[in-house]
Amino acid sequence: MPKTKYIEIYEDLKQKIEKSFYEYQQLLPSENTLVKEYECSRNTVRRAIANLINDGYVQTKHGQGARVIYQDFKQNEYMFGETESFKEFAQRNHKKHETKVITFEELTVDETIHEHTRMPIGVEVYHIKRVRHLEGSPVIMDVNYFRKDVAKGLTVEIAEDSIYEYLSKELNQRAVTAKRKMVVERTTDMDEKYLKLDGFNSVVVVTSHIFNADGIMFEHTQSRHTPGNFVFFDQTQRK
Amino acid sequence: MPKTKYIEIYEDLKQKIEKSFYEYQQLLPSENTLVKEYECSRNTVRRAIANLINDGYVQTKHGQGARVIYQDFKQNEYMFGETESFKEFAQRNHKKHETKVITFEELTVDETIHEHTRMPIGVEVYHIKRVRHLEGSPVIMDVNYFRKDVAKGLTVEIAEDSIYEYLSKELNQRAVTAKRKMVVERTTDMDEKYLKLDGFNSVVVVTSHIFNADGIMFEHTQSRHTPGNFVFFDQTQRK
DNA sequence: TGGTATTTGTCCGTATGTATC
DNA sequence: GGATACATACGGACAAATACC
Repeated sequence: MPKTKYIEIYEDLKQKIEKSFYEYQQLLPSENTLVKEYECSRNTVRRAIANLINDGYVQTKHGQGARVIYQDFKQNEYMFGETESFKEFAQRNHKKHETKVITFEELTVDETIHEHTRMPIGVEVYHIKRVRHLEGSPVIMDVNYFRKDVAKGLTVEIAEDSIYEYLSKELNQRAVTAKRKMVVERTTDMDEKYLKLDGFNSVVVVTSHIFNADGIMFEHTQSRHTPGNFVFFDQTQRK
Repeated sequence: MPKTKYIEIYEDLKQKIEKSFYEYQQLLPSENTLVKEYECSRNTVRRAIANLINDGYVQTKHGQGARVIYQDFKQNEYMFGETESFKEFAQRNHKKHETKVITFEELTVDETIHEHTRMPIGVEVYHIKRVRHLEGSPVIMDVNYFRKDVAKGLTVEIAEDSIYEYLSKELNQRAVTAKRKMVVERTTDMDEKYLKLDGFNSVVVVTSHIFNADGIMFEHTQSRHTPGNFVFFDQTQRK
């Protein structure tokens, strides 16, 4: 199953940068050179490079070229830069993980919940509270609202394993856009009760609004992280 | 000074979405319709839409169209989502602001500093520590390293006002790419001494690597924020 | 159910402008 | 000034997913 051309080129260049075939501060070959190398149009090369820019791998300058600005940041083993489920993260890092369900109930969105989640009033949702354990320590508390019409058939068992795995494998539902907001808040009694705070009197609160391919906001989640193992990366390009 | 066509279209569509001319959950007109409306090629329309996707304003689906997923999030007046200088931020929000310089020295990068900042050994830098005050409260401690060959002629006076203003106006230097990492750490004695922590025993530490148009990493900054007024937004699209 | 039109996604080629070397 | 290189814009062709009748 061949991917698209520009993705192939993008991944090839990306790998060559990661392996220092193209080194930090070096210019990539010119677009016209790459056109010959990959036997494609200039547009296609430019799409590939646009993706590298977006990833913070290169930076272009008019009339000069695309310069590598990627540095190997000893891929931090901790959470979390992108959209990755807790289970995936834990498995990728070979960490013991466990999820305990605190609350599992079905509700109808009322004025209060609407205010808080922006889900339309009257919609039926699953309301789930879970505590995530890593290497035996409770480090995250998740409070989810899932639209029942999109995330049909959730159960406590699924919530203990991986809701995302269920959604993608069973229901063919995927997160397409995730909007997130991060703040640091004082711990609550709930935090104190359920999380291993290691002396911190604050938690990192990540509020997410997640949209599926149909543009429906089917999930609202508040994740409360213990400060110790929370890492966030981002990169921005200004034009 | 006319901007480029696709930026004009992008900004026009963006504004129409913000003003609910195109409403939440509604489909934009088809690309071919927009081609007629803006009298341009389809590629140009597609570039404009690609930018809207990147901003989390719309989401496209093959064969269907571009659906508006923008919701007005009562633009939080607090810090910080994008690359904006402290002075700009304070002025935009009509807040009283002040910057006090704690340390201002010139150094040569040695092994230790290199390890910490990734700046090349032997390069001369300004090393600056500053405390930022908002409405009279000390809320951020910045520790900067600026390459002297790029940020020529810095002074304490400039550091008390705005280094970025100086760089852009006097030296015509701009931040093109910013890579950032965020963690939450225990407060240090320095934090306790200089910041108004309001009972928090943690600070948000943002480490930034900033590149200019020539691809040179000319600034390394560690910003230590009091938790109370720290907000961060982001959005990601998955394909 | 099935066929057709619509709409987005990919790719190509060409031309022109502008910044850099 | 000339050569090189990226940036913008146009146009056309076809594929693939969706919507409509």
